[in-house]
Amino acid sequence: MATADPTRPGFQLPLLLLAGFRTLIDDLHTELAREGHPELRPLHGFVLQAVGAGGTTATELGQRLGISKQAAGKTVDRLVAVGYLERVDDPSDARRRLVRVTPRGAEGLRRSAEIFDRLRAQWADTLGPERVTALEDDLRTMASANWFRLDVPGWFGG
Amino acid sequence: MATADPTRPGFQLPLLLLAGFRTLIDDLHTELAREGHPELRPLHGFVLQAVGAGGTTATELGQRLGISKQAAGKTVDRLVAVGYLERVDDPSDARRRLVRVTPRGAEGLRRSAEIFDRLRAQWADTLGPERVTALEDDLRTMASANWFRLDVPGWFGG
DNA sequence: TACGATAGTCAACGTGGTTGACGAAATAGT
DNA sequence: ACTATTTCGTCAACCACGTTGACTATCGTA
Repeated sequence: MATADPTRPGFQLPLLLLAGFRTLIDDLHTELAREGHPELRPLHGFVLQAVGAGGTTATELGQRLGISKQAAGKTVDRLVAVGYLERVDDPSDARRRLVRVTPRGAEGLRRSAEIFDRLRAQWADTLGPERVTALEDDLRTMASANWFRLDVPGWFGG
Repeated sequence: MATADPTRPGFQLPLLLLAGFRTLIDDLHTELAREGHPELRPLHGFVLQAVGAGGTTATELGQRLGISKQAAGKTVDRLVAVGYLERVDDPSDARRRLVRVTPRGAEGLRRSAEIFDRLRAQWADTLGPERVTALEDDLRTMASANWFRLDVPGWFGG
């Protein structure tokens, strides 16, 4: 009895959560690549989302994503390199470099949102809409989602 | 309207799944560190589990985890360095190096399983046992969990 | 004006992954 | 028995994503 039974309940839950997430993300990027955005990587959609329509700075982005400003800066570098973000100087503060979503970035984000909606609809077709809603409600209850601010001002369009 | 509304349903689902997973894993490692296993990192439990009681090789481990044999080998290196795995020569095949869980590894695995069980019990307390079961059933249905073989022979205790 | 807080960047490092190449050992085929 | 192929492990180079610490430039304020 050197190892624990992997079918025991406790082990399944995290695995299933991860598998669900991965399935969604894999499907998203398969579809995104087909629709002309092959360079968008798993986390990029969330980063683009976190930058928002109004733009941000690397430091603020790091706070929103719960990572260091240096890590946020490097991620911005990569997104700039593939044309989804751009950096502009802030005329009112020479220390700051505003990060903004480019038109191509906005296009990719729009497609991501559409694909996610379609994937959620597939879940609703298979499980029934009320089970998907229940699943989301339960996860919202358990996942003290503080590590990723879904309600950050600036995430909304316009 | 440069960005999509982050509160739209499709965007919530992957975020919530990830948040649920992260919450579980973070709680696990907080507790594991408290119980004498601070060097166990997020994926190590799954790797230990995948090695199983009978031992494996790096190549086989890579197949079980869905990663390259080289990546599996590096992960084994790290686990060996912290004393959770060991490598022994295979007397029947000089090419192979058997990877085995050490007593300390088995101990960490046992504690992980116990903690996961406790965490799942907390979920059941908050949501009700039937909702946790439903959540697992639904995820099993949607997450075509092929990327991670939960039913690999050898995962069960000796 | 001098000082403390803030923004961004650089460097070094850790972890988890990839591919390609390669030697050594096992195995299959003639 | 010998050659040809497959398999196992490893090395090297590289990438994505994260960390800390240190440092400069700039801003805001006492």
